[in-house]
Amino acid sequence: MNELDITDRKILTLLQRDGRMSNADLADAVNLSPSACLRRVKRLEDDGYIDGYAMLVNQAAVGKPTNVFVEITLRSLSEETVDAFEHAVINCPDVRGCYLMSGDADYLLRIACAGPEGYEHIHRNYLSRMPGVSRIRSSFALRTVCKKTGVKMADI
Amino acid sequence: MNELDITDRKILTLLQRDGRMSNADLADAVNLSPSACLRRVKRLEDDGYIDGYAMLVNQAAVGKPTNVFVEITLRSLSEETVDAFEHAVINCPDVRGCYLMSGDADYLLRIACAGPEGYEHIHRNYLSRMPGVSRIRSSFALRTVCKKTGVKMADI
DNA sequence: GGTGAAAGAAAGATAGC
DNA sequence: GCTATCTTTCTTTCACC
Repeated sequence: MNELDITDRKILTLLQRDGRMSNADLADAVNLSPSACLRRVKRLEDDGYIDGYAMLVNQAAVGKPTNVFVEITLRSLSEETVDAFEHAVINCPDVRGCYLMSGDADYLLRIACAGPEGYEHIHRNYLSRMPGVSRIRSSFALRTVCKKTGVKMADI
Repeated sequence: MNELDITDRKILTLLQRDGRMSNADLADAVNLSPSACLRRVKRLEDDGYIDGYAMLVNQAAVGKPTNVFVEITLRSLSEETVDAFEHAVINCPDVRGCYLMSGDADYLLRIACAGPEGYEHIHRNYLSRMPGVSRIRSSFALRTVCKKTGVKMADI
């Protein structure tokens, strides 16, 4: 992977903002011909800069307005404990992100749910049943101040 | 906003997975004519179910492989302190998410950066300069176990 | 909700710098 | 090596049933 030039970074910035903009408009915005622009996008895709394209659904509109951050500590960090736990996490439908952490807890999860009742359901049916868990600490988000799917490109 | 039927939920699920799939293919997948399918998508957009469409950039590929979760406590939660702080957060380019929290700390931020050195830069130039901050506690993610942009629809 | 026609966009081939 | 233009093909979008 070689460096991204300013045009590449502009393309990434614009498509992060609107993943459905037409190639013609994109080409216009970065001062390229449509074919040259499309070739750059394909190259960025092929070189692994792009994980995909997604519709962003409004969590609240589809009944999951509440975000809960859950710190989880395992009984051990042996390979099998970790594998079993992570497998369970990945298959939990309402886990929107999971990170192996430094610090007190081993994992941090973000869960989207239908209020405290919705969280109780997830806690009872998923979290408390996950293998190897020794401690669960939940913190509710009272409000989302900001949420960005895009990564800021340098110098843009 | 009335209920979403099974077809609406299928549409949302498919477009969350691939925000650029053609309307023709989408219509085919949900057994509708292209025009009927497009009408549904437009209705979902107009009714606020959809926040937008985005290209998902690979954080690591563009030089920001590291996620840091930052708990921030303010000196007070007066309206002006909160407003000034949140304004600063929203304008910090590497903050990928910020939530007002219950629990010990007032805010939880996720930051994407170029390793510990990158985080030090953000800490020095942004976080430590944010107004009203009394305490900052940073936890580094060692690995991303999973990350989902999509919301799970019921019964699909 | 479906059909069909017109407008528009994408993808590939070709030619020029 | 790169890019622009042209043409075919597919898709979107609209009016109408």
